[in-house]
Amino acid sequence: MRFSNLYAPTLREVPAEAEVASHQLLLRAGFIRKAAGGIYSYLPLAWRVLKKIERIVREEMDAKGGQEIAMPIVQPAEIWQESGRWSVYGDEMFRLKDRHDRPFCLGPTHEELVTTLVRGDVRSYRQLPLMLYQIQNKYRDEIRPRFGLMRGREFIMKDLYSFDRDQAALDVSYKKMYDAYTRIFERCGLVFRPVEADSGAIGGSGSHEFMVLANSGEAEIVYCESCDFAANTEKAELNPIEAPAETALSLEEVATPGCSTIKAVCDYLKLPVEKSVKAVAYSSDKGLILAFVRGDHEVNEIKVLNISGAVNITMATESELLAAGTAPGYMGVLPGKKGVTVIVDASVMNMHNFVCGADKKDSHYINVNPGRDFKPDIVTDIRLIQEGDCCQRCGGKLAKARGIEVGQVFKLHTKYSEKLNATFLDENGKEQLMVMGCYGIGVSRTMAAAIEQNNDENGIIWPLAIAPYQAVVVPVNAKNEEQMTLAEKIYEELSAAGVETVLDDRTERAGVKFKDADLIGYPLRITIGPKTIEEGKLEVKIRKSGAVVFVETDAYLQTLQDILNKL
RNA sequence: CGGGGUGUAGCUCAGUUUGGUAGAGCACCUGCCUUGGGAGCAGGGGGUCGCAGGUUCAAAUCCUGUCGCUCCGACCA
Repeated sequence: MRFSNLYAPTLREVPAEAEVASHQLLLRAGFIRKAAGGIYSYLPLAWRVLKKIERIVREEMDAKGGQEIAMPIVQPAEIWQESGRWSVYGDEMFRLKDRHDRPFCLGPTHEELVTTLVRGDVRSYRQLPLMLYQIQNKYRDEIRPRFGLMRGREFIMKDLYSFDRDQAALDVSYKKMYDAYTRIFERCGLVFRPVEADSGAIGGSGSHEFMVLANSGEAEIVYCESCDFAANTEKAELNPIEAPAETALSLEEVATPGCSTIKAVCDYLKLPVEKSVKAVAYSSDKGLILAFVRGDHEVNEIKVLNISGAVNITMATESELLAAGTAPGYMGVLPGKKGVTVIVDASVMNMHNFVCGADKKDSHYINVNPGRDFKPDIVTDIRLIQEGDCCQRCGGKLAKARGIEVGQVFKLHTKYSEKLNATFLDENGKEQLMVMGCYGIGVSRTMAAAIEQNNDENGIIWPLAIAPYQAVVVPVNAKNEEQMTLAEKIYEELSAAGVETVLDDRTERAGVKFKDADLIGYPLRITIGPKTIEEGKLEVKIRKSGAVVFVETDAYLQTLQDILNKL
């Protein structure tokens, strides 16, 4: 491709709307343009990158027995009503109606569609296992689209669905996909980590997220420095903290005027924060929920949501708390409240003689002891993991990192096959529910994540496997016939040898072309100027390391191939 | 949804306080010159100042409404 023909409008200045590196660079380097909030056009360079990622994905999916299909983006409401998600999905679903006023949506995901597809055609255990996938645009009307391609409302996703005869077979399919995902992100040249994850709104149990490590990532993960444990902080399970035995003192109510925060109470009573218990109140479709953790701990809302069995939880309002017989800022764990589910973190049950609210303003209890003074409805792990916590698997030190979620694998079990009645007959002629899994990769997000992880002040540094082109040939002066002739020759030969190359034939000054080459991020830049011609050498600059090597013009092809192979 | 910011040329922005003929830099077109890290000179094209009302002799500027974009928040009482 000749740059003079390439539709890659680069920008000198950073567009005001872009905040993160990938968004800024995709705009500046002429990869994408915005059509509306969270909705973008992909220009030729971006499209080439996406096609390369897709190709890697296809190869790995096919290698595991996946079969590519294409399901419609426009989906009828009925199947969503059948699964019960038409109402649950909420405002995030793009909804539309046809001319007869029949409701449809733009697919945010395809569990319903694929399940209804398969239930019509698969009747026998002989037809299982089955793995179907597609790569297409998905639509989610995000509350707040941001960071360019990182959180868009329209994005490219690979979604595969597995259908198995039983749990053991699902485990096999799940493992295949887990391995395929690992290979895919490795091949894309990304530094990533699979982590244990919450299965969220899609439902089911058993899930891993594939996180590309980058400081700009929206997700927080913890990983063990000693073993291979890693988890999303939303998910990370924790062992209860033990506390040394103490003699139980007698329960006492004390006045704590104006002490509506844990810090205020502990300062006022001159107690360490570890001797206090605080509450977070949620209102839900299952009523009011009070979640108690040690004063210096934090509540993991996701865990509370999962344990409560509620569909949705939000922070409770002051009036709800007053109506239930407690007081904001002074909520306590002792009985006496109406219509409230009390969930207590397991670590709290090991504490002795602690302080907590007395369910009325300006008052706390001291010397509270579990068992003697209260009995919670639920005791379990609801803490949010924090730095300094120990690995629950090996006891090692945990560290935190930020990541971009580029893929997630789920075991759905029979959640959808049950709702949508997808069954088959086993060897005994007995009807069984299909056991499902689903596996997604954000293809467009993977492109953005690759940039987040690979850039410098000059631009993008593409990993070779997903670079839009592998090399650019830059004649310093395109009006110099000798330089142009050699540049054309190198360009032709490289292209013939299968090296995807751009010839920057613009009559721009060298500086402009160098800046654009860095910005666009070709792994290799081959410069042809008066000095190199005189010496009979090519100047090859490696984008990633910045290293410059001179290669004899006579036999340069093999050397370039070697350099590329080592990248 | 709540709170901030912002909307003027393709991009980055000034001009708005104090109403009086639409601006700069970059980009683009023509010519000259230049060619190893975003050169220089000369000439030129391009904007119903987000949109709709209103006030005024006169509105980018003041008032009302509306739409878009963007950031923070929607979590620990």
